[in-house]
Formats: sequence, C-alpha cells, structure tokens
Amino acid sequence: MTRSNEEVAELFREYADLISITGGEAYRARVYEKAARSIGGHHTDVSTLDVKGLRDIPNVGKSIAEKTVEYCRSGSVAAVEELRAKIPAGVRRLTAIPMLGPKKAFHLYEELGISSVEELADAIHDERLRDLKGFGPKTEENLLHGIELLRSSAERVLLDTATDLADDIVTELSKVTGCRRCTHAGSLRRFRETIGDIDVLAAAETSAPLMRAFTELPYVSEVIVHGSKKTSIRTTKGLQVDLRVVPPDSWGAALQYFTGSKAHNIRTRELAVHQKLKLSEYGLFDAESDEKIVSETEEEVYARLGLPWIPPTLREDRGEIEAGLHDELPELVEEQDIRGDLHTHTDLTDGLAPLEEMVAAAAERGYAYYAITDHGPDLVMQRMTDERMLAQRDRVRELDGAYRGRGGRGLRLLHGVELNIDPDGEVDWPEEFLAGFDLCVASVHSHFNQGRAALTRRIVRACENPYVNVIGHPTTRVIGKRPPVDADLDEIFAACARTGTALEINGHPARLDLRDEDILRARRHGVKFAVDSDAHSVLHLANMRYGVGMAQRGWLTKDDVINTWPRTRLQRFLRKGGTGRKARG
DNA sequence: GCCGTTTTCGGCCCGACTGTTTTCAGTCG
Repeated sequence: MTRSNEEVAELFREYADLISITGGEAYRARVYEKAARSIGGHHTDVSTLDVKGLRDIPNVGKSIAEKTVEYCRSGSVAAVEELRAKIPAGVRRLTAIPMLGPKKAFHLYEELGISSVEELADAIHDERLRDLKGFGPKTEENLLHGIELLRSSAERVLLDTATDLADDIVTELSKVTGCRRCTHAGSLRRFRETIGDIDVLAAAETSAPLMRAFTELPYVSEVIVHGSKKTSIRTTKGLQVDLRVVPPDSWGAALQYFTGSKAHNIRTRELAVHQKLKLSEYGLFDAESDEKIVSETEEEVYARLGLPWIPPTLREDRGEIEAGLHDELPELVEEQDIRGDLHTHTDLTDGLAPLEEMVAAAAERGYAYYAITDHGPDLVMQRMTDERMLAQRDRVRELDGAYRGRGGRGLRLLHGVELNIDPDGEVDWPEEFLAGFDLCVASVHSHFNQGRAALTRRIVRACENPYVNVIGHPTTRVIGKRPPVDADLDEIFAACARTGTALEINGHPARLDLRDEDILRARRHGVKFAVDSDAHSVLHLANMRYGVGMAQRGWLTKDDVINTWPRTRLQRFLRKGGTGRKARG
C-alpha cells in the first residue's frame, strides 16, 4: 500500500536534495523538506485534495500545492524533471556516503563527471581526486571508508537491540568518577520503531574521563569523532553511538535538544527566536544580552517557551507544538496504566513457558487481568484440538480461582484464543464454540498477497464476526523482513469502529503493528486499541513497554486503550454491543 | 518558497568536529 502522500513526500525530498546539490537557495531546499514531512504525515490522501485543501496543510503554499496537484494528475512535476535532467540520480546517491554532502557531490560531478558510488571509488583509486580543491588525502581516506560503510549498509536496528546496548552504556558511564547524570536520548527516548544510532547524554564538570571510558568500551570498533564535548563511536556490530557531555546545570536544555526530533527542535528554537530568545543545548538565553534564563530541567525550558512539558514520544512536529500552545496535549497512556495483557501464548502451542509460569509472571507484573490466547487449530503445525483447548480452559479456571482472592484485588484470568483469519475471512471455529471463550484475538498468518480488495474484505469480515474482539498485528508486517499487507486500512478502521472490534498494537519489537501513523489514522475513526505483548515467553511480557511507546506516538490516552480499563468495562466491550458473548462472573 | 504576537516583506535553528581554504566551509545531528 502506497498512499499518494508517501509518493509526493518522496518526490519533494528528492527535489530538496536536487536543489541543494545544484547550489540552489538553502531556504528553498528546506521548505521542500518541511513540506515533504507535513504531507507524508497528513491524515488525508493528498490525491483527493484540490489546491485550496492542500494549502491547509502546514508548510504547503501555492507553489507546492500546485506541484502536488500536477503530480497527482500527471505522475510527474516539470520543475523536478528539469533538475533530474541536469543531475544524474547517482549524484544524489553519493550524498548517502557519510561525510559527503551535496556540495562535495556536485563538485565531484562537475569537475570529474562522477555520478555513481562505483565511479567515485574508481576515481579515488586512480588518484584523480588529488588535484581537486577541497579534497585532501584525509578526505580521500574518509570517502573510501564511507563507501565501505554504505556497501555493508549498517541498517537500523530494532528497539530492543538498541535499548539493551544503550542501557549497558549508560550503566558503564554512570560508574565513571565525576559523572553526575547519564541517560539515553534521541530516537530511542522517543520510541521510534527502529533506531539508526544511539544518543547518550551525560553531565559532568570535566568530560575527559567519560570520553575515555566511552572509547574504551569493549565493543568499540572505531572512534568516528573525538572531542571534548562530543565523541562518536561505531560498535563491532556497526551501530553508531554518540556521547555528549554537558555541564550539570545545562542538563534540561541538553536533554531537550538531544532527544529531538530535529523537526521538533527547529520548531522550539523558532518559538524562542520569536520571543527574542535563543535556545541551544546549553540553555535558553536572552538573544540580546546572551544572559542565561533557564537550563536545568526540560520543564523549565518548555515553560519559558509557553509550552507544557511535551512527552518525548510526541516530539515529531506532528502537531504537538500547536496542541501544547493551546494546552490541548493528550494525557498519554502510560505503562503503569496497563491493567492486563490480552494476547499471550503458552507451550500448549508455540510459546516456550507453561501456563502456570506465564500466569505467575503476569501476577508478578501486577496485572488485574490476563488473557491466555494460544493458537486455534487452523495453524495446523500447532496441533490444537477442541479437547486440548477445553482442557486448558479448565486449568485456567482453576488458576483463576487460586489467583482471584485477596479481597477482589487479585489477578483475574481470561481464557482466549488467537484465531487465524483464513483467506475468506473465516476463523478456526464456528460461533457456538467461540462463545465459550472470554475473548478472541483474530489475526492474518498467511496468504499475504491476496490483493487489496480481497484482503480488505477478509479482515472486515473478521471484524463482523460477533466473537472477534481484537484484530491481532493488523498489517502483519515484520520490520525489515515482510512489508505490511496491501489492504484499505481506512475501510478496516471504519469496520472496527462500527463493530466494536479493537485493533491491536503488538509490542513485539519486530512487529510494532499497528505503527504510529496508522494508529493516528485509526484514532480518527474512533477505533479502540489493545496494547499487547504477544509474549511467547515470560521475558517477552516486558515487550508491553514498546507497545505503549507506539500507542503514545499515536497520541492515545487511557480511554483509547481497552486494557487500561477496569475489568467490568472491558467485559462490556468484549460483548460487542450484545451481539457477541455473554459476560462471565 | 513559506509564513505572520516581526503579518504581504524580510527573515528563515544552533553548535560540534574535521580537514584544509591560514580564517572557514562543509557536514552532521
């Protein structure tokens, strides 16, 4: 599924790069970059909008609106084609090499006709860069190294991988004498679904011991830059980690700055400029006198700009600044609001731990309720039968009796199932049998390439089943491995809202499905969500935190998430407006 | 090229590090 918005955004990103490469005004390039972001994140399909409607999108004015219409109507934009004709695509590709930006790339093309990474490698080997102004021996070396990195294409890593590494680095640096504070920032703090590099921030009077400890970590393969305020390394697995050390009284401003996103920071700094202030990682200053106003906490910095503290998961310039200025930020769902997990497995199917261990771990997490949802018989390899499922139910009821005590404050168990949505939208069992479950998750596990119409119909049919309560990992994507299915998500979102079916936000770091942009769209349809771990082991129950991170990035509140609700309200929802199952006491 | 508590023109985020251009441009985040 490619929405026109994505295509148009990519087109304007390319146009911005081409403007930079050809030495066009820097401001024009930036404007197209900003417009690309706004359009990519806009909730309405731009191909359905006219110039007037397009101009309501932030950073889209007359010229960009007209280019968008031109693209949607004809498939191309004359101004972009003009620059494409001047600059081979390979020149833009050159800027993907670290340390090689638009200026140097254009210089290489103009002077030596280099228009691909391969040609650049050859030119360096042939020593043809030697008499080029601005290209010394060190630059040559860096370029060769950059080409190597590009070819080995260090990819973005999953959230759990990045979290584990960041936690380790923070732990090690916190031990260094003189380290006053240390934490990770950047996209990891914002819970972006994948992480390109890790940002670590530390506060200390003197930075040298921290920098030294950092470069001496056992998994450092390369020190990229090494200064007194900033040091960057690459790990043996190819992941870049940046360490910034600031004076302790700059902590708040520095944390705000290094958390990003870049777009959010530009907005906050613009707000500062409008108030005759200057915001940097060292604090908020009076623009005239350079006198420091605040810097110790993020709250102070935001407050002085006229904003409430903005949760890191919202800092993407997707409307959080405007919402903050009008005091309309959502009260985001938090991990401690989660009262239970509604999608988990045991070793009865493909989980690793027995029922008793999973339930004990759920109780340990302080949950008020917990659903066991092993696979139904359609996934043949799981060898599920009616008898085995009913035997599990008996055992769940026994355990429920054992855990429920303690004055009604104990853990309540729900016996559920993860059904398979077959190519026609049917599930594993007839309604009579489904009625016996407390809750049914239904998910697509195969036939991912049915075509848009068939896939949409298939999932909508599952929503219309009176016993299906949650659509599990709705787009079935696996990050870096399997793309999301091509379905009309807006139609599915509408069906969910209409039928009282929740959409899952699956917290497995390789899934994170739905993703943040889909959550934002679904929310506009009035859909409710279930944030689940989809745990196949005791350890995986902790993946709930990544699911909550995604929910926050989708601006969800407690009210949007059914597994933050008290059990009685949840059970009303599970009855699907009376068409589905009856409540069980 | 967009935007507006600087409002239809004039401004547009800020700083660190590197390499090479002996005073700064390019790149990155």
